[in-house]
Amino acid sequence: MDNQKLAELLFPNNKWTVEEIEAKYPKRNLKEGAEVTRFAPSPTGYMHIGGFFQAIIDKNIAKRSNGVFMLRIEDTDKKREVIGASTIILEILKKYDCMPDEFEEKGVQVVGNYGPYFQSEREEYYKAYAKKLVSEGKAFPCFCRKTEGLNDVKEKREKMFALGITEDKDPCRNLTIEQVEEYLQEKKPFAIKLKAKGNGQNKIKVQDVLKGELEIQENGEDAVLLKSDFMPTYAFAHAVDDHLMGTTTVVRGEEWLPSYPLHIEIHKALGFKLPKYIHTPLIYKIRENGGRTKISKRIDVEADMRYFSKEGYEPQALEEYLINLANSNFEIWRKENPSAPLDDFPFDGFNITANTPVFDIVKLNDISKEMIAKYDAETCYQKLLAWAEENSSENVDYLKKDKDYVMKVLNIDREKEKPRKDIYKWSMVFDYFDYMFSAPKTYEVDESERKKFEEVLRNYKNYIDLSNKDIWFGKVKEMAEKLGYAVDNKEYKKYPEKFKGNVAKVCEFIRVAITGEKNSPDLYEIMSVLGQEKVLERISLIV
RNA sequence: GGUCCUAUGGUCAAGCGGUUAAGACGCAGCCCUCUCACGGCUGAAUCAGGGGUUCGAUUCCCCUUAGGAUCACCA
Repeated sequence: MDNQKLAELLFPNNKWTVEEIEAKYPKRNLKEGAEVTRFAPSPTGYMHIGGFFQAIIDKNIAKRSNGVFMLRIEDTDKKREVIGASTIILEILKKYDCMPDEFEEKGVQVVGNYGPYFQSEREEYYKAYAKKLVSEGKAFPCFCRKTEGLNDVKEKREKMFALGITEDKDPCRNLTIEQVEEYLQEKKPFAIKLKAKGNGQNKIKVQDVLKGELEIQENGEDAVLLKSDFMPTYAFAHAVDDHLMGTTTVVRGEEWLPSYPLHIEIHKALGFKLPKYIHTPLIYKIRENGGRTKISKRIDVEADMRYFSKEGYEPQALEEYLINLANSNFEIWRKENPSAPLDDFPFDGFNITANTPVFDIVKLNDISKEMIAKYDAETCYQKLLAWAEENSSENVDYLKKDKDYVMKVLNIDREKEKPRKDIYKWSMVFDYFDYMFSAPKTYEVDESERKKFEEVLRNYKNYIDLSNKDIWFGKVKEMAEKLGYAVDNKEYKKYPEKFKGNVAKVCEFIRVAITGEKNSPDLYEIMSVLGQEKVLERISLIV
């Protein structure tokens, strides 16, 4: 077989040769030790939290080594592509302080000299390298019916399971040049496949930064390189792009580990230097049956990054949570450096826990609470407003109109040495403080205490004094004593039968009248923000 | 089914041959206190099982078990 002739037959109109392309992408001129990383999502309409996890790692490895972090959009599957998806990805990266150094915004700008950063625009490159492989006898055309979609795949898989086959050598690798010419005449579609060298049995040693040396079976499959639409498969595009773009470290999910030997073989066939690989653990969720599977868009709202924006989580809280998952010494650092910028943390992308973590929203909430508790009222207001503008437009007018009042509400138990830590996302603010915006609809009061409740409130109308906290509480105590409630708690504990209750009980009644609930932030603060008039109004609703 | 990965409390995890086996979240109790929260203190809770190697294994090796990933002209 004349491979050179075959290559010409298959690719008569290639725009460039491999040599010409290589000349367009000179080696990057970077300092010793600088890492080039890339985040390479496919544009399927949303950003997966697992993908973002990788992006954080990419960014940090590049930044800490004075390297380059690229965004490459893997849009080679036209059927799955969602229009506008790459914009969403870019927006989220921006919002989460994870902007790449090199990227492309369709129709707006290209930043970086190693583009195009959309794979669909690199078609000529893949064709050139495919042609080269064919001309060297390392790849061949396949005219078989394509296996497409999961049903096709499952059928093929079943066969291979049953027979215990580990290699998959395609019959088309033995086609004569005459047959190829004939098929081409008939305009039969064809794919380009790798002529696999191994049988899928022999073990090879491979390196992974996190897992160390791995022994895996070599590739034994004549894998597709170029699909019949001449778009590359993931494996081929990965090799060509990362070679041309100068990627030094590939960060990807560990679901890629099984196909790693194929990627190695492709790199070898092409004569490319293998980059370093970091196969990151996937993020899991515990299922009802106690098992765990990777977090998925279909069943887990948290899989889609937009969930966190909608709920009003602080972007940095999520980022810190994820960083802690990768480098668990983060929270120790954070404790020692409570207000240091996140970028100061010496994140180590090469030393990530190899375990598979379970996503824990409770922990995220805690990080978020801690963060929000540090904000002053003005910051809270601005962030709440920004959240509302995007996700809760019905509240925007009110927030703008009554800024002073909202600020006061937000400042309850805030801006003090030990602020409350209850709010962890902006969407919960209106619910949390509902009693600050309207009178309670129900009252958390035991029926057996109804009479006492009403007695206290009737009397309290004459004792309200909000001039300051001490006076306020003094008046409450004064009334409590008069009504037969204990003011001295020790005394009350000693002789409970002598009293109707203690001051705490009296406060509880007042609290329920004002907020509807037995628990709330500081009662005096709430009352003074509400103002005497409204307080009286609320009590009057009951007695 | 083949191949591979992983295995420390409920969750995230430190540990890398000798430790009273860190820490965080969560949980329980106590203190503070007008409630809750905050804060402080205390507590319960972990090395999957079995073989080796070794004077000594949570740590190294093997097996078992469990969980997970993957096996497309999808990435």
